Amino acid sequence: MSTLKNHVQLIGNVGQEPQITNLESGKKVARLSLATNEYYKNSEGEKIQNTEWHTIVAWGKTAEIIEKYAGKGKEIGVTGKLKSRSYEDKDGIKRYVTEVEANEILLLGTKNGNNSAD
Amino acid sequence: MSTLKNHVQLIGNVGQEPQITNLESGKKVARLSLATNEYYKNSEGEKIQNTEWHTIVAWGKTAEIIEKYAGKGKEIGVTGKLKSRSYEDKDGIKRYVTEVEANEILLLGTKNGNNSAD
Amino acid sequence: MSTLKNHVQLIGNVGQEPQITNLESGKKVARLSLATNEYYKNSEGEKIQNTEWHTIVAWGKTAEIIEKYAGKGKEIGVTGKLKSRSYEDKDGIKRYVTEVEANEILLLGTKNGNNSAD
Amino acid sequence: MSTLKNHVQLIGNVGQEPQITNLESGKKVARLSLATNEYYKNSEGEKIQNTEWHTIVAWGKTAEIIEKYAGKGKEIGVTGKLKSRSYEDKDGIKRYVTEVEANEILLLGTKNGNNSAD
DNA sequence: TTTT
DNA sequence: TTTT
Repeated sequence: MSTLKNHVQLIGNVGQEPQITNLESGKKVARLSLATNEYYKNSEGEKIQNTEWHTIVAWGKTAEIIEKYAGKGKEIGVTGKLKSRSYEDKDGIKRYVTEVEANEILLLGTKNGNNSAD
Repeated sequence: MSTLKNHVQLIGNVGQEPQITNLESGKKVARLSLATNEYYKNSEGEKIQNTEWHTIVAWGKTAEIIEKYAGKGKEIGVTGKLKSRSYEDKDGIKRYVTEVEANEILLLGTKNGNNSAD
Repeated sequence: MSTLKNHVQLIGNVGQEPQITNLESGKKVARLSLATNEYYKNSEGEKIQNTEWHTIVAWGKTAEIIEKYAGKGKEIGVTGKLKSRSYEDKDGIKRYVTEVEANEILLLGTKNGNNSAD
Repeated sequence: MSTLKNHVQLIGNVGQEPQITNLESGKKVARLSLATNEYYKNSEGEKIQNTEWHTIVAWGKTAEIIEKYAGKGKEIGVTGKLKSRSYEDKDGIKRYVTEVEANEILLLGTKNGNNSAD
């Protein structure tokens, strides 16, 4: 999908170890939870943190970079697109989820510099 | 939320008339469904359309622009951020939704030019 | 260059006919001038237009789309990256220019819809 | 200027100490040089670095954050818009420059976390 | 549910 | 569930 039509960019921290699936085709899929944190002061001057959690899905080479480098707690940048899909949960209830399909991962805050997925 | 940390941009067509809610505070909320369309040719050379649907939420002045100008079928650009929230549906089932909270709307393809929300 | 590291997005109108160059290799280069327009009201309530002009350079397939569809006056979207280079002008003075190297063009406001470069 | 119409995003390293100017109004202006680095392997398999340099200009509160935190070598993210202007150099030659006017700075890779300009 |  |  065109970067102009459907484009997401996130910078945040990986919430837990990414879940890697090896497809029969040999391709990898990575799925991770990313927190983006916003800070602001409320009317009493207290520092408030507002965290948003995002589900990131990545395929192929980008998934491999996640597996190797994007462990729990790591600060990463992600670009990709929004995709929604539905599935039936274990109770047979139809669920809808919206995920960010990553086409690029950037490792931030690493001593040895950035490591981008392209 | 910072544009660097949590940023979404979409260009597409409004699926149906936006739903406008007037809050008691006098503020407006607009909620609309936006289609982003991707076209590609499959291995048989047929033109395939892949449509992704997004829920857009906007507040205040941006909601007013949507109410006035972003009717069904209109081509618009949106920037904003990803937000997820949960609610209980009418059957008491907990549901999660991910929406794009718009901070800017751009009206495209209008004779009298663009009309941005800022 | 990574979309996270160096990313430009513009929506505006083509200032004059794009200049197309056919390289010996058979590849095309397109060069065009794009206006981005901002409107605001000054303290007297007068509507002020502030126009910024950008030089866009595109190669190959993207250049072909520009040649065919992005004529003078057309409203287009562009994504790409910032690149600077120097050259000597006809008086032997070293000049520096900053251009946007496009990797995607989106035709907006056309009756027959959008035509993206990918 | 609208984020949809004129938007730049960069992630890179500060080339030298930012130059800070205190205007008579009390406002600050910061000007800095930012390197964005791309790495790729050439046909011989050698790792090649391609660096692009950008001039960033920031005003007010964003300039203050640069002064305090964005010293030489620091990894930062920047969003803003493209602006071009002309001036006469010391030899009376008219020069054109294109700069990124920052509206947000994000400090990356710091032990004490990110510090955004908004 | 849009648009081409 | 991260990070500061």
